[in-house]
Amino acid sequence: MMSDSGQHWPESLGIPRKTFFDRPEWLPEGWKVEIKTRKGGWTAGRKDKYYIDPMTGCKLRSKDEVIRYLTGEPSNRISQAVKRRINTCTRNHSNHTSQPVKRSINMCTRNLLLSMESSAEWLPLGWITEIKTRKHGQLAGEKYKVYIAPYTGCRFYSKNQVLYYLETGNISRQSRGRKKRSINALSIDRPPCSTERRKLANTTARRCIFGSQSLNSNGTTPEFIGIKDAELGSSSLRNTQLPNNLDGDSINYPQWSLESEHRKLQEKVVLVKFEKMHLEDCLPLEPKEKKSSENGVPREMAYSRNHKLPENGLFEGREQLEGAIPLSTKDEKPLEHWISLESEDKKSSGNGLEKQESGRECFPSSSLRVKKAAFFPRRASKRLAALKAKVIQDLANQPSGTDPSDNSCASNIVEESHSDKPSGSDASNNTHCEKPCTGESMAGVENEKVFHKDPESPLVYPFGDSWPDPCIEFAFKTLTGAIPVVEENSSVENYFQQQLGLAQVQGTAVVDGLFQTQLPFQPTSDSMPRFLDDKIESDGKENFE
DNA sequence: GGATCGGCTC
DNA sequence: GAGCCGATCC
Repeated sequence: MMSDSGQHWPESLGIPRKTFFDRPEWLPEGWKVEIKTRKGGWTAGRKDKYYIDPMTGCKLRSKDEVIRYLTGEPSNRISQAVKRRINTCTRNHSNHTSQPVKRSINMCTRNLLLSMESSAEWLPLGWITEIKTRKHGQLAGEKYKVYIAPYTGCRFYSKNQVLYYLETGNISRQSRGRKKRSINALSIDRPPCSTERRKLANTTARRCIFGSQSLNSNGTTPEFIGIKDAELGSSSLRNTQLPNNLDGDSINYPQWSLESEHRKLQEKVVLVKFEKMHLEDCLPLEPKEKKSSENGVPREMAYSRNHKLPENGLFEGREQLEGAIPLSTKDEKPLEHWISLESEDKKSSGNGLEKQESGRECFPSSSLRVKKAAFFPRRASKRLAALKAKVIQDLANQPSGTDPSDNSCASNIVEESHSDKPSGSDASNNTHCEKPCTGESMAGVENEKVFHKDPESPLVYPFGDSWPDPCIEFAFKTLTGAIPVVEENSSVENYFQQQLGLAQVQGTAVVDGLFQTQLPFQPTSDSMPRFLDDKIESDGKENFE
């Protein structure tokens, strides 16, 4: 095909216009392609293609030569003749080219190389490459490539940065300085703020929920850069070049990003819910709550009470409400599994609580949270574990047979009967700190899911009857096995509806929409745990008294 | 140094 | 057949 632009080609070069053809895509603008037909010899009729630099008239015979010419790349492969030709052209090139033109040519060359490299075959599956165009500065117009890590959105601006990251798992100094804030890299620079922690939790949760990912043995999240096809379905994660975006930049999206659109929508619904749930996560304690600590109520209790939005277990339930994750009845991991994981956590981080600057004990630091949040049941049980540790400690410090009215023992822990060992009618008001509460005995409850308080009941719940939210109570007791996981939900639903009604009367914050869908656990009315019945009765009495 | 052709590789 | 490159001629 003849080039229309050929009419601007200088005839003074002595090359007939008709021999010029449209330049290929990879050829910098302004370059011409000449095709000559051989006239004689054994190869008469064959066509030779030449690439001509309009600046110098330099004629190069192949694409490789053009690139070498433009980049100045030395190569041992090329012959002396080619080197000589390129050098000659380069000299001419330099002699005839002003600095702005050279810059333009370099930019052109860079863009050429970028476009040639757009496939980025070296890039792991799932990564996104984005070719951006500088809009400002001396290099305006120059294209550059951004490599975006899957899940985290970490942005890298060179192949070396990506390779460094892939090899070491760390973000190079250069990347740190230039990358956009990405939720997974937060802990590198500084502890994440609360908002970022929420995002982090959301994201890691998403990964856990939708990616069926689990923790590595060392407690860290699986490396996202090594996404395998098998982990994300059968679709092949090839970087796919899509049409330019609004900015005129091109983006390589992995194919699965399109295929999982529906899943993303589903995620979004869940995330909105989860975001809402964590609005108060790790908020500073209110003064009155701090005061409660001074009054003998363990600080973490005050902290937990301060959490109006339930977290433990409830999120899992909400997730299930959304149908986003499998019911925990189908969960392959029993509660003991998570608790055992918690035990490992405590080994590495003391009692699981960390002093923050404010002095209040909160949950794991950012780096720890990053790891913990990656796995949902762990995150949910983290607080339980922390509570457990603290409560055990407090209880262990108490002598046997402490007066039930003694706040330092368990005033904040209102007795809750074990499901299979119902307590008396006054159970909700009495507290005991007998043998099960001693440090010696508590030290031996490694596998127990709940806290002892009642000599006859192995169960003591951190909130007693003063659960800040029925959801927490339900989740806690479900996780601890107090509520059997069964099929029907009517009883539990009724219970929650009653609780909800009570909470509204009492002005307790309630997460809306909680009962809009099916409950995660569905006990039959027959198997309704006794504590629920008792709870309904006692709470009903309390409420209407 | 540029033009042309031969021959190899894909 | 196209692309590339070495060799040779002018």
